[in-house]
Parts: sequence; structure tokens; C-alpha cells
Amino acid sequence: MNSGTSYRQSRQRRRILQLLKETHTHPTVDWMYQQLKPEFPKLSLGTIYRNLSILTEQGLVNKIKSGSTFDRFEANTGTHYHFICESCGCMQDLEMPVRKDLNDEARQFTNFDVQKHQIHFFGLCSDCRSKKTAD
Amino acid sequence: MNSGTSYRQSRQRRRILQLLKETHTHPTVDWMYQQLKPEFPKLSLGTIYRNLSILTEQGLVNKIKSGSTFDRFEANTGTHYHFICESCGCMQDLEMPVRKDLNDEARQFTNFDVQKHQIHFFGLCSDCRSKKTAD
DNA sequence: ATTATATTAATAATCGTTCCGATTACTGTT
DNA sequence: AACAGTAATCGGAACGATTATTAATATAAT
Repeated sequence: MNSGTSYRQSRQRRRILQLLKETHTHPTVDWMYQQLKPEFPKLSLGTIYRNLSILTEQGLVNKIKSGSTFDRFEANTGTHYHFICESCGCMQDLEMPVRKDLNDEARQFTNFDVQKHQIHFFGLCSDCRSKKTAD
Repeated sequence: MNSGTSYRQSRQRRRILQLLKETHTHPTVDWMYQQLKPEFPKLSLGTIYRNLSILTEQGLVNKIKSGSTFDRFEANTGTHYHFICESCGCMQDLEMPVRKDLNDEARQFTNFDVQKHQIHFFGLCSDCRSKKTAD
């Protein structure tokens, strides 16, 4: 992306980070834009996107992955977990028992009505793993 | 969507479901389109989308949610889990210990190099819960 | 076969996001 | 203080995935 280059500071970027730090919701780009527009009347959406990706690159911000850009489907309708390879992007089912107890555990930490959960594991699939060791 | 109406059969929809059953990857819409295009030369993308949503509605197919349609961000960069309200769509952090052992467990069921995981819990947030009981 | 209506194909529209060219604002150097 | 170099900005166009609209077609029931 911008690797190796040094980052300059900017009021916009500082504000974006600050805004993100003082909110405990998980804002969308659009929300941040609404918030900061009055303060920076000429602010553009692109600026938010660019700065968020820089901040993410710097490790100051987390982008909560929506997995990938496109939807995926499966005919296996029973609950089960997924593994996603960070190298090739493939997705596989995990033949691993579903931990219903996690719902109960989560319930203890909130006053939410926790009904179900999903787990996505990340790493390298067997193919990509052997490719990595090859070179 | 199409609620209340009865479903007719169609060759296209039957094929889509069959295709989904015989593949153990988690196809994207585009991939299915590529696969079925030779068979149905006049097939259009809209048909795939519409049928997948019908099949999902019927419970025959799972749409692997990418969370929501737009990206979300947070300044809390430590690992932690998330709760998503299925009613209002809000997202909150869960103050719950991270279960690193799940990675080990997942590793036992595959030959993947599992490095990390995400858990998304779903249900009703406290606000929506009280609204539900109100009416 | 006729009829009613779900399904299709094609296309336009939408939504979130990224990319681009032109301009502006820093930062360090004479 | 003027300069060059370059990052950061804006605005809008472009993009890819998805949804909505329409007229034509296919399916199931009578």
C-alpha cells in the first residue's frame, strides 16, 4: 500500500483517530463522515477511507472484517465453524464440535439475549502452508 | 421479500441447490454463475441472487454473513469478541476472556496452521430486548 | 388447453468503496 | 523568506457486488 514511506500528520487523521477512541460503538465510515463534516466542511469521504486504511496499517485502528467483499453460500445448514486462509482466501468447514456453552459465557458478561455465535478461524490452509515452506 | 406466496419449482433453482450440495467449498455468486452458464446459456446473475435468497428463506441454504454490508472500525486494537444485535444492527465489544485454546482445538481437526479467530455473538441487545417485551 | 401467477432475462439503479487528477499544505533546506 | 519535494486533501468518476424493475416465459392448477 504505502510501505516504507513516512507518515505526515494531519488534523483530519488525528481527529478521525480521536473520534474513534471516544466512541464505544463501532462506527461506519458514513457515521464518521456525518460527525466530522461540520468541523471540516470540505471533508470528503475519500479522506476518511484513506486515513482509516493508514491508521489500520499503523495498527492504531482495527478494521472489523466483513470476511470478504462478496457473500458466500453453503448447503450445509447445520451450525459449524469456518476456517479462512489468509493467503488464498479459501474458506472451509471445520469438523469441530459447536460450543454452545460460549453463549452462556457471553451472557454472563452482558445483559444481552445471546442466541448464537459464529467463529471464524484464520491462518494458512494446507496448500498455502506447503507453498510457504517450499520457498 | 416474497412472504406469503407459494413457491413454484424451476430448473434453475433446483440446479443451484444441487450445485451447492455437491461442492464443499463455499461458492460465491460469481462462481456459481460461471459453473451454470454453459448449462443455461441465458442465465443471468439476478436469477442466482434471487434463488439463493429464496433458498436461504426456505432454510435450505446458509448465507455466510459478512457481518453487515459496510465496514466497521474501532480503536480498541486488542483481541476481543463482538456482539451484534439482530434487531437494530448495533455492535458492541464483549468483555469476555479470549479463548486461545480454541485455536489449538481447531488445529486438531485440520492440518491448517490456525493462527487466530474471531467470534461474533448474535441476539438482542438490552434496548431491543426491553422493546420486545413492551409490546 | 386455458388461466393465473411465479420465474426468468435483461437492464437499470443502488450502495459501499476505491481510484484518479488537480490542488493545497506541510517540512526541511538554502 | 522563498524554494523544492512530497504527503494530504477534495471532488468526482469508476468499480464491483447486490437489488429492483420490467416485459416475456415457464410452471402448476383448473
